[in-house]
Amino acid sequence: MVSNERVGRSLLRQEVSERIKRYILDNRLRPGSPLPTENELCAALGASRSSVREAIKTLDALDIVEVRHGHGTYVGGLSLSALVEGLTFRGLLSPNDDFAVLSELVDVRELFERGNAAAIISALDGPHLDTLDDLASSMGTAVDADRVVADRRFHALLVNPLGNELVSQLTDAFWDVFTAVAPRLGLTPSDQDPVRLHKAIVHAARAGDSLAFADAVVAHYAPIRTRVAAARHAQSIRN
Amino acid sequence: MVSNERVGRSLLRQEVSERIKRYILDNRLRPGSPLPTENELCAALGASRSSVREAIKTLDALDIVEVRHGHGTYVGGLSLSALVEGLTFRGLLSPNDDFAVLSELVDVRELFERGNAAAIISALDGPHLDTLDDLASSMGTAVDADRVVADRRFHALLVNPLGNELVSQLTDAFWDVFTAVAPRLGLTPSDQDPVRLHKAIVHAARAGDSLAFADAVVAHYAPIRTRVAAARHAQSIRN
DNA sequence: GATCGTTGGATTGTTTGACAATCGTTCCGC
DNA sequence: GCGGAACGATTGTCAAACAATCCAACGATC
Repeated sequence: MVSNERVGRSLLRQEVSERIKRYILDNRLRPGSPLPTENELCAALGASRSSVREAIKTLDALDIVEVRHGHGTYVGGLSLSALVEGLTFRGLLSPNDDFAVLSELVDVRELFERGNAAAIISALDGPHLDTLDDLASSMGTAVDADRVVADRRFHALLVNPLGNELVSQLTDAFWDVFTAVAPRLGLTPSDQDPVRLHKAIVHAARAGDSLAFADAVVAHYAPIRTRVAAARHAQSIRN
Repeated sequence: MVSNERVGRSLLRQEVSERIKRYILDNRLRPGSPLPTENELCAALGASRSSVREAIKTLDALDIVEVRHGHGTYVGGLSLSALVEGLTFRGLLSPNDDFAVLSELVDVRELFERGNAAAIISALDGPHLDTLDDLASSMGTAVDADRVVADRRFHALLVNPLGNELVSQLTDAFWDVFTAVAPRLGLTPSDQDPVRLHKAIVHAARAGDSLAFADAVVAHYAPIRTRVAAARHAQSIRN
């Protein structure tokens, strides 16, 4: 017990967590860079291994730190995995209305594509459009899991040319949350023709028509909206 | 050591974490509901207190669980605090480009308001508009912290009438991240006239002109964009 | 009777020490 | 040269004890 001035409102493991974060920042470490071992951190920060470990677990949950059993602790990928896990759980719990989160998710996902229509169109080039077309086509031929993968890639590639990594990661995250929550709430995938709905988006982009692009995006999410609303309504009657 | 069939890739504390989440879901607990004590969880899940505590710390970081010292453990608020902390840290670390995250944040914040222009306008009523006007005015008279508070409330109230809690919380979260990161990167607040820029948004909303609304939103973020770009450029020259 | 301080129990926070599980590497036998 | 075995380092788990905190019940005082 060296510096015992930790009075009042401060929990030790939170102090440790802050100091580990500061260590990463001060040393300009990068994702993947190794961190001191637990014992070294204990000695450096003057805390027991339990406290250090609990602090590390907190940072691990935020993907600020990544722990490999038997190997060491490293700077994490700084992904949005915490958002995905948190939102997924909220979607499964959902006070009052089980489908509110799903409905709101669709709104945001649509907004990301519709609201960036002009920028997306001007950033998409020929090869990119061809890839999108291929993905749309594959949603007709592929089966089950592959179809889902194609859908995910399609929407990821749609916003990627924006060059905004945050938008790209949020798009992925919201897609992950939706596909994780929907089936566990008994929501079956839309039976509308996915090929046509996705190709319409590509077609509008190729034509450089941002209004048509926005309309196509809205049309793409319309059947999903309908399905969520139907399940929502069925639930409200059931109760 | 009772059920020792935890072979292979599964870590005990992760199993514990999953079972706590399932416990909350199965019992349909709500934010604020009490959870079993640590010792009860140890007995119920057949794990030591260390493992249970580390699992709880993981859930605590995601705001799935909330721990009160000396009192107990409860279901958390399911907020986006993990997103805020994670993005803030990423913004402070920022491999390669310190201002990339900041720049992307502005894009997303603008998108939330610009892309929902029509829906926001049709959802805003008279009293709501008056409140927004008052907030805009107070940015001229208020000082320091109060001015910042008014700005936050303004943008929160702007998207609130959408009725989409996810959008509202993301707006708050991104605002929090920006204001946490910007000063620590040496970015001083814009010296443009905030009253005029915010009032223009309200004025367009009152007129029911969604195009003017979108333009006003863009104009509002323009000086911030400029400032971020300038800092970004200054950094690229420095290196 | 009301109010305030005290006491006690319950619960989480922290420490310490030990051993298990995992991962790389190094070394050895072949 | 190559494959397996042993080893060291590191994280994972367990156990027991004590500290810090919160709350409520109790009691003293006014």
